[in-house]
Amino acid sequence: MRQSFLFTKTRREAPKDELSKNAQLLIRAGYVHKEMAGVYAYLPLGLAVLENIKRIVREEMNAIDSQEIVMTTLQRKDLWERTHRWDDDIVDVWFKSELKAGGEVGFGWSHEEPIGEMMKNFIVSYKDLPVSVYQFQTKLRNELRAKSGIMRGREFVMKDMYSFAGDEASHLAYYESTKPAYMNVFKRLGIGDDTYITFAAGGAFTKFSHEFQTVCEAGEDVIYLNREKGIAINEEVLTDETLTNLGVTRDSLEKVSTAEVGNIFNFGQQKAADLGLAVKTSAGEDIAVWMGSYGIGITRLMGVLVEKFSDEKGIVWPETVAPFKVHLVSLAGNDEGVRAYADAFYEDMKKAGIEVLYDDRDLRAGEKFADSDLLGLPYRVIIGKDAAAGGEIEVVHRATGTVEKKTREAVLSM
RNA sequence: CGGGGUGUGGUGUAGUGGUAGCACGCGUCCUUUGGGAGGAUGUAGCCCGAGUUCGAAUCUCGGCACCCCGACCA
Repeated sequence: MRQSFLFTKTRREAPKDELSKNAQLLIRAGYVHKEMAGVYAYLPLGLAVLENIKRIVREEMNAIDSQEIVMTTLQRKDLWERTHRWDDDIVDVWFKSELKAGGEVGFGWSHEEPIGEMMKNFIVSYKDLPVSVYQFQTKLRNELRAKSGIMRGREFVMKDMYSFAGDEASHLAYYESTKPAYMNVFKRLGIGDDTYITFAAGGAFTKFSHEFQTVCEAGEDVIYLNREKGIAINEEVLTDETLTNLGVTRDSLEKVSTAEVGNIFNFGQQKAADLGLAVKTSAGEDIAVWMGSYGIGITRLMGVLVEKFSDEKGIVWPETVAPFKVHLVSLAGNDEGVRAYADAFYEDMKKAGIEVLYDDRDLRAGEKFADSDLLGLPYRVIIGKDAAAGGEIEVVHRATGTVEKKTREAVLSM
């Protein structure tokens, strides 16, 4: 894309109503627009990042045989009443509204109930199982306090997945298979080494749930970590009993701030029993199915990546999610020769299949470099007089600042 | 929801009762062109509503919005 075509602009200063690093940088660089507290619009560059994250998640979920769907934002009151979760005293994040024709609807903050209900149409026999479905959905939660930029909003994108199994063994096997799938996602996003599968409160159905916690100062959670054993415990379940069960001692644990980027819940048969989701066994009996629920915070991940991968100059995107791999910066000024060379090189890069943002704007070098640093694309390819005259081309790595000189052909084969 | 704080051009800010100023941005012109350049000129603002006062960005009351701490967080 030509940068002169991109409608967003960078800002020199961060807005005063944002203190979090992720929101400051994303707004300054034009990735997002703040609509109101905890509610952000995603602009072309931000959307590209989101889509890249989603693509990775999608590939990993497909790899464990889950099928993508999209549920609805408007939800039925009666479904949630059945599980006693319509009451504002029980679920305090509901956004609700009324139909003009009469009756109430809720705005989806989770989709467990509607999915369970919908799946009754398709899951009737043990032969229909196992099944896993997932979606990328905008969740609406009426949080008392939004905070940390895009990391805890009232409107955010989440990947939620639901598994249905006909027996405990296959249910647990699936549950376990999500752990490496999730870790693959986080590895591909560049946070694998800093993300720990963490024992957390499991609710009514199981002793523990598992959270995927990424070490991050801006995170809201605190976990206790034994790096050698790879054991992580959310402080909410840090008891002597837990320590004994897990075979670690209190003084072997390190306290760290983390952001919860994913979680997985084992519902056992309880959820399906509540929802009335049952199948016929081979013996002809009705049994409640085993269910699991698996979330990944897509927009939160984007915030975590900015928090972790940025410096005083701006964002430093991991290659896997950057909106473009290469920032082609032309320093043509009013030199038509340099401009023509850069234009042609841009076309060649596109033909070579390189995702490239071409800064063809008529600005001074300093401004272009500052913008380039802020935007945080992995590689900056600079076209100045020397390059246009046939010299080698300068390639700067955003993450390290290292400068390489490459031939035109070498750049095109990147 | 409890506590604390803040609302001034598009952005960041100065201005404690008396002509709203600065920087950046944006427009026009000239020079400049490898790390946010210089000059000339222009553009644009006191969150909303009441009240006090001769006079309110400034004081009072109410509202709205935003930030931070806590609480909350399938």
